[in-house]
This record gives sequence, structure tokens and C-alpha cells, in this order.
Amino acid sequence: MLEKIHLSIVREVEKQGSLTAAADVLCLTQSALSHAMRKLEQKMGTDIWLREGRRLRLTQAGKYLLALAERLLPQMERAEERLKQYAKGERGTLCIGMECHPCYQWLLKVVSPYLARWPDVDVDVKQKFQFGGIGALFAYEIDLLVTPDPLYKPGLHFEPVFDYEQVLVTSREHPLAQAPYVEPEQLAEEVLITYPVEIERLDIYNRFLMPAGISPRRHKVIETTEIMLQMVASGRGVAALPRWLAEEYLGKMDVVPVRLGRCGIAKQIFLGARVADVDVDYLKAFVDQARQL
Amino acid sequence: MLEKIHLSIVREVEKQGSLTAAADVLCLTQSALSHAMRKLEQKMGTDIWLREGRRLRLTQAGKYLLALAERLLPQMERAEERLKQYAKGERGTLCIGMECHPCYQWLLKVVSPYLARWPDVDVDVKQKFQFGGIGALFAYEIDLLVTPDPLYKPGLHFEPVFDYEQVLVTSREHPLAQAPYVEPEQLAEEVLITYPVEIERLDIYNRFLMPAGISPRRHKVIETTEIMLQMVASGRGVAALPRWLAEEYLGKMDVVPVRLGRCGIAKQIFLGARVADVDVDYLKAFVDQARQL
DNA sequence: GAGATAAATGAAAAATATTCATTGAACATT
DNA sequence: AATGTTCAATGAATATTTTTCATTTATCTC
Repeated sequence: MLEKIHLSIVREVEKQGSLTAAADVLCLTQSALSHAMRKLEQKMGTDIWLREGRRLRLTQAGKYLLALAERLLPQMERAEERLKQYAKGERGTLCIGMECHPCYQWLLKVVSPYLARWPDVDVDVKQKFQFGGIGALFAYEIDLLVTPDPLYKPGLHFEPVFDYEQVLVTSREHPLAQAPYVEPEQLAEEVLITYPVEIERLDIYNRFLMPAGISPRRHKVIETTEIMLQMVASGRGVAALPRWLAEEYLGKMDVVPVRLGRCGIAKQIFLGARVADVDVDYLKAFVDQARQL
Repeated sequence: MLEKIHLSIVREVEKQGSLTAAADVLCLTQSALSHAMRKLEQKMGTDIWLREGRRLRLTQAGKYLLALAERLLPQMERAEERLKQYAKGERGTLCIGMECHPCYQWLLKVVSPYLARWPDVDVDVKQKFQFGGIGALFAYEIDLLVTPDPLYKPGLHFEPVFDYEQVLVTSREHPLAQAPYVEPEQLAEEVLITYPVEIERLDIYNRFLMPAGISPRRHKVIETTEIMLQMVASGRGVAALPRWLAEEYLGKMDVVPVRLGRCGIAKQIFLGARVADVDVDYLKAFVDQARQL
């Protein structure tokens, strides 16, 4: 009835803009696609496209199929990949999603010993998700989610794997550099440099500045940790980073970590997985590896 | 390459126990299934089943396919249904999931005016989900989730639609029946009757008894509201229910609502949907209808 | 060991998908 | 306004794939 080819055609026509172009991509003729879809339309009794002149515009049913296609086809394609991997004796690809910027550096330190120990497992890391990390887990886009925000809901399993402290990083010459810790008020006249994420997800905002009702003088956004720290070292601003990450740059750059508040900001990294997967050996091994680090 | 039929075969063989039996269900011959799967195995280069005598046992690859099949086939089947609905001029089926027991009564009051106003939309209500309500939303098992626990994550949209108070319900003769409100300690010697859900999800526990460190004398579990209230009326115990629900039974049964704590327990019902769907007219209309109630 | 049952297999038949060749409509260009 | 181009639809022919049929082989049961 409704077959994979129909979904492929709907998706490709939408992408390429015409049946003819889609046919080229799919290595078929325009006629083949036309016949295939005509037949589906007859079987279902509803049109997929409105034929407006020589343009195809999706009907409501067509839009529904398109959404279905974009959801299901990637999963089927991933399945084919995986079957071929099994054939080659490989165990599969562990697909890891990331929701926090600095986690990336930490993840790298887990991945390399893991790859050595599991030579027949590939690792792939994704950072962008249409529906967030949780959605990507549920949609089988990823197998493991690295995140600071666990979510204890049926179907998912989250486990803390790493504790760290979030600290302020300043240049060595900065007046705050020598302080045992900083108070929110002391940042009111500073330039704050962060990764480009929503303010609500920045701990320095929602756990430090906002409770005190303070805003920094300015807020700059930088993608990469190196550049961010170079900006800090040159006195252009201050940043908030995990202590372990800051310490890795301590020798190389003129930066100093300073505690945020009297007690510091404690953070955790969690690994999330679907409950159906938590017993998969190579996945479990990754979580173990992460916890031991 | 990997087609729907392969997934159907894997699923049906697992369900029926043999190729032959699966062939009957699928209206094909055993030979057809055998050829189809052989071909897939050759293309992919990996076996789906281990042939142990005349038994088929799934390989790792096969198990993976089975999981895929149980995830994707229902979605394709639902899609076919929906296309046929579009054909008949119907708009589709609004599939509603429920995570809270008493919400059902409330939902009924929303559904009937909605059905009247949207004659070409069907409504279906589901109450059991393998991966919880959130998972069901992400997996397109349901379109709308009725829940007291919203979840503000990318990809999902939650909206409060109904405020109510959770109250204690006792028999008219009960000593607490005349009190303006009850304190947790006063329930220490009572029999508490609740719906059969995990204790952590019962508000009377986590917002009333647990903070005070109190447990009831006994805890009984009952499925249906009517029976629960009959038990209460006959003095066998007390229950916690929404005030509006309790009030509906006030005339019919000898029960009395009593406030929980000096300030009462305030609750909200939320409707959750996928962000991709929030602009669908008949879904939006349902949310509006719910809010107006 | 006989009978029954299940899967595999090769060849034949049936069904389906695809192409080819063509048409007619819509659009772009002059 | 005429012309050439592009695109989707269509019917018939062809190619491919799926399915069946008939049979074999292996295993399980009694």
C-alpha cells in the first residue's frame, strides 16, 4: 500500500522542486514517479499534490506524507547502514548527541580510550537537533545524550557521570583575579563572554546573576573556547567555564579561575539513553568509561 | 533495499513463531517470505535469523530490525488510515493521550462539545504508553497529551488549560467532614484510597503527606472513581480528588470535600503537543475548547 | 523409523514497476 | 502573439520483481 518509495518521492520532489528533477536523483524516470504516485493516490482515494499548471503543490495529505517521510526515511536509512556494519563484523555506530557547549572537550577525553577498547564500534557526535536532545533520543536520531539537564521520565534513563565546578575565568591582570571568590555585584561592570545559547540555559545567569538581580555591563557571544579564552586573556571580558576546562588552558594562556559565590556553582554532566538500550553492552561500556574519567 | 515488507515479515514471524504461520497472516506463501528475506540477507550481507533446526532465532541484526519494525510499522499503518480519512473528507483523528486518572472525567466534558463543533474530526483517547506520555508525543503515537506535569523542552509545547483544587473526600459522618481544612497529621490513622499509580505521582503524597513525614494507616488502590467514592461514602477510607470531580458526586453520594492544608493544594492540567502541530486548526481548536471550559 | 512439519530452493507464472514515446498544458523569450 | 522549452500525464511495451508451485532437505514427534 504505502511504500517506502512513495515517501522517498514525496521527500525528493519537495527537495528538488519537480518530479523530473526528483526522478534524476532517484535514478528513475519522471514517468515512473508519476505512475507510482498516481497509483497511490488512486488506492488511497486522495490526491497528494494539487496540479497547478505544471507545479506540484502538496495537499494536506501530501504535507502529512512529507512529515512522515522526513521522520521515517532517516531511520530506515540508518538501519540499512547498521545492517551493513553488522555484516562487516562491526557492532554499530554509537551516535552521541550533545546539548552543552563545553561538554565537547570532555567528551573527546572519553571517546578516545573508548574507541581503543571497542575497535568494532564507531562513534558519531551530533550537535544540532530539530526537537532538542530529548526529541532526538526518542526519535532514534541519537543513542546517547550528553547534557547538564537530566529528565526523569519513563522511557529514558539518565545517569550522572561527571561532577565539576563552574568558575569565572579572568585575565591574570584582572582585579578579581586574586579574590577567593566573586559576588554577583562584582560582575555588574564587566563584559561577559559566553557561548551562543539562550540566556536561560547559561548557569552564570540563572544560578548566579539572575537570583541577585544583576546584569553584566555587556554580553558578548563567541563560538569556540580557544577564542573565548584569548579574549579573556587580553582583558576584553570574563567568561564562565568548567574549572577542569579552564585549568587545561592555565599554562598556555594568561587566565585565572575564580570561584563564583562563596560556595561555588556545582554542576553535573549526565548521560541519557533510552531504557530499551541501557543494557546494550557497548553503550553501557561508554557510560562506564565516562564515569571512570 | 530495506522495504516495508521486510519489517512486516520480521514482526509477524516473531509474533506467529514461524515463517509458515506468518505467511498465512500476511496472505502470502511461506516461499514468498523465504525468498524475500533471503534476498535482503544477501543484499545486506548479514543474516536476520539463525537457522537452528527448523526454528528461526533472530540474530543481533534481526533483533535490531524487529525493534525498527515495531517502531515504524505502526506509524505507516496510522498514515494509511489517515490518508483514507482525508479521502472521505474527514480531517483526521485527534489522538489524545492521558497521564492522569481523574483527567478522564474532565476530558469527556471537553470532547463532547468539540466533536459537535468539528464533525469531520475523530477523537481517540489512549491511556497506556510504552515510553510515557512524552515518548508517545515524540513517537507520534498521540497528538495531544493531557497531563499535570508540563515539560518545557524544545519540540514540545505545553499550555495550562484548567486550574483546580485537589481536596480530601470523606464520608459525611467522618470526624474530619466538618473541619475547615485538614493537617497531614490528621491522616496518620486514616485509610487512604487512590488510583493505582506510583506513589511519587500522587499529589497527596508528595505535596501533603511526605513533606510532613506522615504516612496513612493503610493505602488501598482502586481503579474507578465511582467505586472509590462508594468506598469513601461507606466509611472505608478517604480519598484525594479534584474538587470539581468531588462536587459532581455530592448529590448522589454521601461524601464531603475538605481542603488539604490551610491553603489547599492548587493543581493545573496541561495540554502538550508537538510544536510542529500547534498551528493545526483542529488541534488548536481543541486546546481552545479545553481552556474555555 | 514413519509421519508430520518447517524452511530452502529452482523454475514458472503472475504481478508490478519502469521505460519509451507521445500529448497537452504552462511558462519564458523574443 | 508566436515559438521553443519544460513539465506532468498517459498508454502501451518491456523489464524486473515478486509470488507461487512443486520439490527437497532437515528436524522434530511419537
